[in-house]
Amino acid sequence: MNIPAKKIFLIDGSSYLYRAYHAMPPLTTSTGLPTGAVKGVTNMLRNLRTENPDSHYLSVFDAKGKNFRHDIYKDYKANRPPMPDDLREQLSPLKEICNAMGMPVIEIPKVEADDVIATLAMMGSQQGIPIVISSLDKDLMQLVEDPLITMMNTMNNQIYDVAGVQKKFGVHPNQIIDYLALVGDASDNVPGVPKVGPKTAVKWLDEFKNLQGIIDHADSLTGVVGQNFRDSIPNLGRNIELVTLKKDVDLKVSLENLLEAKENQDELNKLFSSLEFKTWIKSSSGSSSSNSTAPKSKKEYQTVFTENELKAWAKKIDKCKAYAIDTETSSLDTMTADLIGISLACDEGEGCYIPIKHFYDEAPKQLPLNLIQKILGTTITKNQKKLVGQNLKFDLPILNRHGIKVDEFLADTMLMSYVLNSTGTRHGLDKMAVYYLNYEPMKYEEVAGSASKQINFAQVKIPAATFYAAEDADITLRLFNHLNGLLEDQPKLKNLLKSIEYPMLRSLIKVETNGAKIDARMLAEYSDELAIKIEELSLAAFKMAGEEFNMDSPKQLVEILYNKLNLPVLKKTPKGQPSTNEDTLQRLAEEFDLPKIIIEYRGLAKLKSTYTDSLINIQHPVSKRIHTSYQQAVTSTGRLSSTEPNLQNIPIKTAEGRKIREAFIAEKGNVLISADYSQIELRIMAHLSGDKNLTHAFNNNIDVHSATASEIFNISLEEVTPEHRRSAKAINFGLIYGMSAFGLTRQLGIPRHEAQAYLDRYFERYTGVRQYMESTKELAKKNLFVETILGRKLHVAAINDSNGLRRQAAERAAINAPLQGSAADIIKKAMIDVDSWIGDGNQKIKMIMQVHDELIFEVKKGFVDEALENITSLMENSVKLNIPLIVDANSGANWNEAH
DNA sequence: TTTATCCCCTA
DNA sequence: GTAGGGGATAAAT
Repeated sequence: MNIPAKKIFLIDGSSYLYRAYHAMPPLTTSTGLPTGAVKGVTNMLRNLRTENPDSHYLSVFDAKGKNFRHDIYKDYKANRPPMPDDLREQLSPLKEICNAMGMPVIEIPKVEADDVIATLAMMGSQQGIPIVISSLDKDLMQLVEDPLITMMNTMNNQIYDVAGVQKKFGVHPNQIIDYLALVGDASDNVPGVPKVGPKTAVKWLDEFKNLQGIIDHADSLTGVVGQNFRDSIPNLGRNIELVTLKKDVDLKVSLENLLEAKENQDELNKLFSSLEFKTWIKSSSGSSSSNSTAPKSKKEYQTVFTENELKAWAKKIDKCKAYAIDTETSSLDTMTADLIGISLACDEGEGCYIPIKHFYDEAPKQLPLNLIQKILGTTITKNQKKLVGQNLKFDLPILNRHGIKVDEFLADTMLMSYVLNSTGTRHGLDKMAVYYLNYEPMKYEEVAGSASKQINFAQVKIPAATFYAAEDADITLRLFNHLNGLLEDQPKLKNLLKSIEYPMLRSLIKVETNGAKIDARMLAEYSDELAIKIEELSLAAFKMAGEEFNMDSPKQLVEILYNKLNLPVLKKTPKGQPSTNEDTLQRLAEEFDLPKIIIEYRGLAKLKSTYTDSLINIQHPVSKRIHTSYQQAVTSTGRLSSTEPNLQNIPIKTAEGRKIREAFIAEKGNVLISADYSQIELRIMAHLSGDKNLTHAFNNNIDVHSATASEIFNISLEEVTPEHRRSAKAINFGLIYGMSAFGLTRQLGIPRHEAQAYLDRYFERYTGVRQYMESTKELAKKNLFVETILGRKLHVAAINDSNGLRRQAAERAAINAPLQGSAADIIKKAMIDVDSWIGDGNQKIKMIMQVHDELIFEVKKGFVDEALENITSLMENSVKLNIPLIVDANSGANWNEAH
């Protein structure tokens, strides 16, 4: 044998495709072909080859259908959902790319990719060729036993040799099979020994060397786990079979043959062109320079300990075009957190960390805050228009509280990513790094630990903190450059950032810092009252049930209602359990008493746990007010969401619930003002569709539900009864949600054909609305996104899904998104305008809450009339539509009174 | 201690 | 029928 010992990379194609599918956004070509996952994997492969140019590559894929493991164990991988359509469609393009890149695809029926990889690895190693397995699958670790075989996670360049496996799992690679047999593999649905996790497995393998050793000493194993192990012995043989890789798969082709594969640039260009990966297309005569998006691997991170070093960084900030900043703090509470350190990046691959307040034994001396304020603070304030950050809503108040004044900035990478595609949760720094830069940064948990073992950042050793923090700043800067490129030809989105999202961020800092005052004593009293009523209801329920049970447990409720008392099962949950939700209980309550009690109990228990108790708990220790956190990059439509606590779901529908609103009060000498948009989404529908009837109603200030009732029931406005109006209202709401006759049937409790007749009649009278809905769907199918009034793009990836249910859901979302999203744009614009009218440090009025179409203010009593007038006018004129926007504004001693 | 399920609050 | 957050239980870890 005389094969040159070039390394062979074995690529686990299926595993990376899945990984990329979940990490990437649902990109598609202009014709609607999904390409996100292909792009992610191809990008990774291109980088891998750039870093290891003189190597062979083979790509291995799972063949479809069952394999020999299913014969051993029928439930093998039984919990795997079927491959989503938009992923399946990407399989063959990826394989074509692999082949064209000279990374031949190997796919063998009845065996898994892992077995093929194992076979190839053994063939190579027997010929003395070093093998690198590129995969995320821990089963493959067993192969690392061979000194020529290593494994790597190409997403983060982590390499696993014998020592690497030992570090990660605590066992030698030759113990991996036994380890997996003990622990099991949830993703493959292979059950391990109950209660035996990594810790126990490592302990036993350490002590008894291998599985046989443990079996030999089974009697000496104590406790429940010991018994579990003895009970599981019969299954262990099967587990071993399942996790042991087959190393003698018949590949029908020789390794030599496979290694002859060469890249075919023409073919590759064709594929890239059809997939619209334009930047990767290379002219055949062109030089070897590729414009690969490979992340620069350079990482030079400096710790700043001296004044001169700090001055050098200040100079860099002065000179650069944009710089990224990140703060490390003692907590996540912007109002009290201590500044532990600051990291900066002015050029990609370079960064620094300025430790300020690290505190541990033998911690080195750090620059004092006043010096940092003087040197760095001045520089930052001077250069704030070049400042870039990730989620600056957190960093800015912290910096300001520590004497580093920033009120403007160049960009926030989280919001850049959000306006580019608001769907999915990938606007966190770590996820964006993987998705946009194909780079996995160090996680917070890796430096500070997790859960109960988490330490304060001040206790993190400065060298570790430097890498973590400087990397975050570096990545933020890289992301900024990358996202800037993506926004290049999207002027509407750039404008959205500049005129809405960035000013919104600044206003939100003020709203959150202002907070809302609550009457904690009143809530506590109410909580006690609720506790008594809840107790009474429980006792009554136990009596009817004939036993005590946990009324908060749907599972126990099923036992009592359906198994013990034999009530009829009217509905089941998606998972097949008989339903105990309010709807079902309400129907059962017509004939039985217990369901009625449960409904009442649930209502009060919900009030107590979710509202009274938790609001008291979350009151800020210093300000004694409630400071929610508004999430600006969460919803798919552009709305804000509110957490810790969620102030956007405070009860209003029932009298009991409204008592919670009474607890939102104003400081002495102040009142609350609540101003909300009337029918804003229907008005937007009128504006966008230009429908004559709808427009007429709004232009003439006619009650829109009555107008609709008059149209669909063909009666005059005077003849409309409350019942007519109720039906019309349901239709109008359904409209906004992309309704169907089925939904309307349920809402109104009328037969399907009757609901259908209403709908037919509606669309007969509101033809503009019908046309708008149709054209929105068509546009969505063509573009894969819809737009709001201010040009926000709302992606609807599933709009062409072959699954009818998923597709219809996407169609409804596509109809709803421009309405909900435009309403969100309008109120954001209004908040910015009102906030600018209020100005900084205004003691007469504070904006304190936003609830989608409502703004709440705390206002000095003498200023109420002026405030009402200005707020109403600013909100009504936030955006100019073809129909008027109407705002109802009121004041009161508490939120309930003001609303 | 984390994860999934069920239920329920809002616009 | 759209868009969210969150509490409690029970199971998995």
